[in-house]
Amino acid sequence: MPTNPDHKPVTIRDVARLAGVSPITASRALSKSHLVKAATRKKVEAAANELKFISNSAAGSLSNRRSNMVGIIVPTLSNAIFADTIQSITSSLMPEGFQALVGSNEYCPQREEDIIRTFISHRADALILTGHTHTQAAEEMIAQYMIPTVEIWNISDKSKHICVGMSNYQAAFEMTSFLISRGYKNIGYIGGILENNDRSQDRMRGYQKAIERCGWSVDPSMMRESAYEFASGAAAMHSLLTKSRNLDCVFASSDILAFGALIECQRNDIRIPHDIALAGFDNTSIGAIHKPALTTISVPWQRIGLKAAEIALRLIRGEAGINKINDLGFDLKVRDTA
Amino acid sequence: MPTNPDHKPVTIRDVARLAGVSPITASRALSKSHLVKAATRKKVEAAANELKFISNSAAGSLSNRRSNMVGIIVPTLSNAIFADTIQSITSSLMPEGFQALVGSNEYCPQREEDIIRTFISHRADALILTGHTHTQAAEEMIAQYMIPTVEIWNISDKSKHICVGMSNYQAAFEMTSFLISRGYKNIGYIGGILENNDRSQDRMRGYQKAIERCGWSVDPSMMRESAYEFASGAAAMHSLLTKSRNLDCVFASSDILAFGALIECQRNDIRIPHDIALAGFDNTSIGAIHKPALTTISVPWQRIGLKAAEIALRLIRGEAGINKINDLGFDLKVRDTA
DNA sequence: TTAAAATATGATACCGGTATCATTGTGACT
DNA sequence: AGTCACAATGATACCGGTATCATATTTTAA
Repeated sequence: MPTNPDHKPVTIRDVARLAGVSPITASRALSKSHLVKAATRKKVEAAANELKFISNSAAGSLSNRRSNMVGIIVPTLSNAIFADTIQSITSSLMPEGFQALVGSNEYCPQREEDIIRTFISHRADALILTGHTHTQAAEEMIAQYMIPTVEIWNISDKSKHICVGMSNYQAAFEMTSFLISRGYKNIGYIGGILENNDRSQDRMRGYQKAIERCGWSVDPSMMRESAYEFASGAAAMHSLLTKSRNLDCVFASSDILAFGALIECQRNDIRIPHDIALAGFDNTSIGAIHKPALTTISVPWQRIGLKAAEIALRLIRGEAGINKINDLGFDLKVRDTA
Repeated sequence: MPTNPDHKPVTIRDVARLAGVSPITASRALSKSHLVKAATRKKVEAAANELKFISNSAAGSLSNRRSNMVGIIVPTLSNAIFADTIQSITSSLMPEGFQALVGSNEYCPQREEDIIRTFISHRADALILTGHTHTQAAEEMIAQYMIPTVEIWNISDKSKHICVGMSNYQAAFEMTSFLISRGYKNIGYIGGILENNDRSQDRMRGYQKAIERCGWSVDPSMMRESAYEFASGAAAMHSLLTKSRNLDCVFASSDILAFGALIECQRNDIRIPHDIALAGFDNTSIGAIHKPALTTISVPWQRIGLKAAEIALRLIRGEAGINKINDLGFDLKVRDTA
């Protein structure tokens, strides 16, 4: 129960009474309807202001079946790339009068399903999900309740939903090809956890494809799967260094992992890029400023957020002609480490 | 308008009809009330399951005046420390059936006020705000609508609300005192933007107090105010290095700034801690693993999130006897850089 | 001047849950 | 058997907005 159980908030009827109009007119005045005279609107606004009226959006959404909320699910917030995406989405949503519901599923589709259920329960007008790994039940709920849905961070024609992002496969392929073109022969790979993560999977596939395209064969002993933390990246690097003596380059599928690897190299007095070259993925700010600066893939996370928000709003408004696949591309940032 | 305007979601009346009970009984069965027979509950649950019923929480909160949502405002999500706090809060809230509303105000109290208004509009059951710098209007809204409110990240007896955090003043004071005790005589300071940021202000005050306690006088030319980015930290360090030749130590009020400073030193072949010592604040993961490892203040952000969520829930439930000030302390992590 | 059209306002009902109070059923104990 | 207490269920109304349709008012057209 609330702190004070008999507290009565101001309702639109109070506002209407003070303004001397009917509740519905007050409602229209405050929702900027063109149906009310300017003078009436002014009266109502003055009354609302005086009473410090704050509309109850639960009542509103019950009535007009629009919650003005958009649900966003990312794997985790403890990853700058996702936190920034949410930041970018919410900043786009807020001026349009939409509130973000935020959830993180910790890379677990089952938890995603639970979060989606909550979002639907709150009657989110749209969903923005990360990647295209969802449970069957989640897809069914989305279909049954017909929630407009956008997927971010990866693109694929396999998905049922509209996607906004870039090809993680292509980016990893190009980075690996670039490293090969620089003459590196034994390119290790430190990737993220593959389970339930289509981005990680695609990045790895891109790496493998580039290796194979040269007629080389993919050597599993040159590959590591690592949690998304500096320490894990360092551990993976340590493992690579001890197991493969002829390693001349490492491609880490995220800057965080690359940094962990870099720190591990510093610890062992391995010079980068002189002894071993290094490339990352994500283009985090520290990678750009660090010395040596990290060669990496720049990902348009800000534009992904903006575009996802924009598309979500257009879907909510029932607009047609929205591209199913929105490829925002990526940039190969060649810097010092490779 | 929604994608399909004539779509009718499943209501509790549909569930009740299928189960052969009245709507109110179905409602009670699904809300785990002890008033329904086990057999009835089973029938209702089966019906709900069959129809894939998802309760409309807008209707629920309109009726029982509880939204099961908690509004959280942080300055920005583009800062791991706040993103992690939100992560920690949401993980505590979710199992209790609460959904987080997330907003970031970009260090602007006016935007905070707008976000609070939206949160109240959605009838958030409680608010969790960062720091105690709020507009007058925001405080009035919170009072008028009697929203239980918790402030995180700083503690002060000046605040009207319950606070959960640590003393930023005390922590900065102790770090500076520690640096002095190590024999450093010319300790520069790189702080965050002071405007509307009580944490930054308190950290700076702590630094100044420690300097003054030694009978030294605070030298403004040794202090820099910097945006919360690697590059700005580096720029501030650059400025300190050019302006004060006898600098022997720098205390940066966050690890991000410290890292920027560190990178700037590396660029200029200044060895840390040999030539200049360095200390940070926040204990980010990269600081711990980096070589040299960063001396810093460890802040219990995870416990802050947990405690804030716990207190918010207790306030919502109307529990009494909650401490107004919840000091979770901090740790001075002495590592390599100082 | 008057009908028709356009504009502004109001009355009522409804969104989909649940609080509240009434009712019925069930067993326990005189 | 009768009274009582309690458990289980139901009928109704209400939460606070707004959709919908009706009504009143003003403007335009004829």
